[in-house]
Amino acid sequence: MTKQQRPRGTQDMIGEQAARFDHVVETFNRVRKLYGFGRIEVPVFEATSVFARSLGETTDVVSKEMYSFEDRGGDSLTLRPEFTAGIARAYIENGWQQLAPLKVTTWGPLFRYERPQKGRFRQFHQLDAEVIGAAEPAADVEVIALAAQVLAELGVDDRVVLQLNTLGDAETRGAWREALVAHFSGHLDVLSAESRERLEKNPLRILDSKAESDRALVADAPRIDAFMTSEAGAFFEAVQKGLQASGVGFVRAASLVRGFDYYRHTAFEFVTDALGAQGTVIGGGRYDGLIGAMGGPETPAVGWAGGIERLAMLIPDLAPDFARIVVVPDSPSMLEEATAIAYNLRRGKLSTTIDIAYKGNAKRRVELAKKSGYDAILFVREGSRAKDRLHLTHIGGTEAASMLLLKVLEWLPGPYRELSGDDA
RNA sequence: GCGAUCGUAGCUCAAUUGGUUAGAGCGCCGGUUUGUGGUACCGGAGGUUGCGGGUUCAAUCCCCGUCGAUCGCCCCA
Repeated sequence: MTKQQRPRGTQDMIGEQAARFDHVVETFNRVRKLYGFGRIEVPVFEATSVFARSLGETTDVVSKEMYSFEDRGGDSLTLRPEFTAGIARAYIENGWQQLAPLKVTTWGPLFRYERPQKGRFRQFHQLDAEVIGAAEPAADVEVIALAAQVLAELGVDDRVVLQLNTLGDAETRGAWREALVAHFSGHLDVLSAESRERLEKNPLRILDSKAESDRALVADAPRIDAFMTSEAGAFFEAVQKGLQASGVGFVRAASLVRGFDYYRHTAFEFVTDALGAQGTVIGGGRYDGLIGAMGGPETPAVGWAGGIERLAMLIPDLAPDFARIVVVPDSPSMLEEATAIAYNLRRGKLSTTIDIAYKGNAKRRVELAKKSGYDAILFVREGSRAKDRLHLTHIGGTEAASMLLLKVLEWLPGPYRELSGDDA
C-alpha cells in the first residue's frame, strides 16, 4: 500500500501557518466592511467557456494552466483560476445591474496548473474586491484604498509599494500596442526568445521582461502617455488625485501591464521584494470591456485580487490577541465539575479549554499547560467546600493578567466566588 | 513545459574521502518525583535511508530512471 500524499502544489496547514492564513482573511473581512463592501459567493467551478472567453484564449492561464474536466453529463467545467470572470458571469445571469454600483468581496481557493515554488501553488487562495457598474475614477480610488488599508492593518505596508499605471481606453491601448509591436519588430535580433514569442501573443508583456538583453529596448520603447486620448488622460489624472486625497502613496510604473486581456485604464500592483520571484501581493485594475464582451450589458468595473498565502508569509509574527485558560480536573471524577466551570467561563467570552487527558501527575500537567501557551490554569481538586476545590494559578504579574483573574472570578458559578484571589 | 539543489524515525537534523549493529533532540508509550514563574528524572517502542534498477567485496554516500520537495525561468496573486 503506497502512502497517500497530497497533490503537487496543494498544502495542508496547521498551527502557526494556519493562524496566519486565518488572520489575513479575518483582517480583510473586518476592513472591507469599513468600506461598505458586501460579500458575494460564486461557484468554485464554472463552464469552461466562462474563463476561456474572458481571460483571452492565448493567455497562459487559459492555454495550459486550467483544471478542466468533463462531468458525467458531458459538460466541460473548469475549477476557477481567478474570481473576476465568475463574478461577471453571475452579474449578467442574475441581472444584478439593478444593484449597480455593486461593491462586493469574496475569498477562497483558486486553481492553476503551474509549477509550484515560493508563494505559488496549484491550489492557492485569494482575497478579491470588485466595484461593478461604476465608471468613475472614484471607484478605482475606492478599491485601491481598501487594498492599502488591508495591507496597513496587516502590518505589511512598509514592505510593499503600490505601482500604478494606466493602459488607457480601448483606443489608447490599441495605438500603444501597435507602436510597441513596431518598435520591437525593428529589433528582432536583440530581442530575447521569450519576448519574440510575446510579440505575437501579448506584446505589452515585453515591457516587464526580465531578460538583460531586452532592458535597453524596453527603456526606449514608446510610452503610453504619447498615445493617451484626452479622456483617458483625464481619467488617470483623477485616479491619482483621488489616491493623494486618500493618503495612499504610489509610484508611477510606466511598464506595468496586466496579464489578462480584459483590463483597461487603471492597472496596479502592490509589490514586495521579500517573496523571491513572486513580487506581487495584490494586483488589479479596471475591466470596463469584460461584462459587455461576455454578452452582458456594457458595464464598467474595477477590482483586485490578493494572494492570501503571499500575505500570510509577509505579515509579522502574530501576537496572541486573547488570554487562554485551561481547566484541569485532578481526576476523572472531577470532570463534570470542570465542564460546568468551563461552560460558565466561555459564556463570559473567556477562551477556555478543558484538559481531559489526565496525562502524568500534577507537575507534569502544569508543564504541559505552560508549554501550550495558556495564561492561566484552573485546577479542580477534591475537597468538601467549593472554594477549596478550585486553584487558579500561573498568571503573570501584568495588568492584563490581573484583569483576566477578575474576569475569571466574575464568571465562576456562585459557590466558588469566595475564592480569594489566586495563591500565585 | 525548462533548469538547479535536495529526499535518513511522526517532526527537525547527524552519520569522518563508499566500510561492521544508521545516531541525537523533540514528539509518542511506560514508570518515578503530590503540584508551577517556560531545564525534572529513569526506561521503551519506532528506519527495507522516497521508490526501482545499476556499479562495487561492500552503497545513506557513486551512476541512471521515477516520484516528491525546494528555489528559479515562463506566467502570475
